Amino acid sequence: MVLEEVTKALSAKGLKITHQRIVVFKALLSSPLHPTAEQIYDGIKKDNPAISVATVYKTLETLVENQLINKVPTPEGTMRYDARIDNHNHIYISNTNEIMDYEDEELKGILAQYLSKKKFQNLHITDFKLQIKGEKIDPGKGINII
Amino acid sequence: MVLEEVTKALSAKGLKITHQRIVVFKALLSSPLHPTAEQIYDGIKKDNPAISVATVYKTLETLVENQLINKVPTPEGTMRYDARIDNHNHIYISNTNEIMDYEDEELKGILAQYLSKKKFQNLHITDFKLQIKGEKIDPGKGINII
DNA sequence: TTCTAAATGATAATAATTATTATTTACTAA
DNA sequence: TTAGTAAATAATAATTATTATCATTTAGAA
Repeated sequence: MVLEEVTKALSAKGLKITHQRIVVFKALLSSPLHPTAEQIYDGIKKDNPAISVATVYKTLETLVENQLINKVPTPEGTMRYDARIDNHNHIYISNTNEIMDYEDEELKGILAQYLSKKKFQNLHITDFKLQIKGEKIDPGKGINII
Repeated sequence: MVLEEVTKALSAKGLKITHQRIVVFKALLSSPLHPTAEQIYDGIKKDNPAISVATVYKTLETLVENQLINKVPTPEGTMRYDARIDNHNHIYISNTNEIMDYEDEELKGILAQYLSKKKFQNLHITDFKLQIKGEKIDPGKGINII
């Protein structure tokens, strides 16, 4: 997703096209690492020293509310962000704090079928995800997963 | 789990049997609501005004480290605790902030079978849970789920 | 170009949690 | 049973992540 698509996505939601929103959104789009708000702030401030950390938080919240990005709670208690909004699962790697995307059509099918059979009285299911937790066996060897 | 079992569980882990640990552990065991540390503190302070909030946090952390309880991150970003340590899933109810246990043998079987087939290179899977998110359709009507 | 609601920057405030440290206590071993 | 000692606790300060406040700026409509 590049500039044109970002501006299109923002205006489709009735959001004003601001430099800050473009920069924050693009920074998240370019990172597969599920960064924190702080990490995004650190990443953009060299080229955009005037953007304040509060704006980064606020912008991310706005994008989440408009379903342009996702917010991911982690076992450490901090929030991280994900530019992907399609249905996918995460693997949280406890010895490196990485969050990896994990996508598998078979898994999606299995879960969807399972839940469609179940009856939940008085409850409307809005989302379901398999949260996988693991440890890298050899963190020194770099990312090499699945 | 009553007093005798609590003390047994603590000493089996080599932990000193203190009044504070017994009180905190029993408070969590008696709550199915996945309370926060603060809520546990509030619950015990009437009968135990001398126990400090820092001790509640520390005790819970100690119990988590010794795998006597579980720590559950929530979409609000706060941590909650769960006395159940057997494998089970959670339903997070976004309009009431409740966390419900959800247990289903069929689901366990499906997930275990799915994951046993998958190959994860360089990664050791330690845990997996289905995180279900939903909304109560009529929160006024009380808890009536599944 | 002007106008106005919305967005931003700077910073204060809050909430949740962790660290510090002096004091107390559970367990060990004599 | 009673010291002795490492571990645990209470009180509180500090930290971290996040949100609120509010004066100023700006995007987009008229």
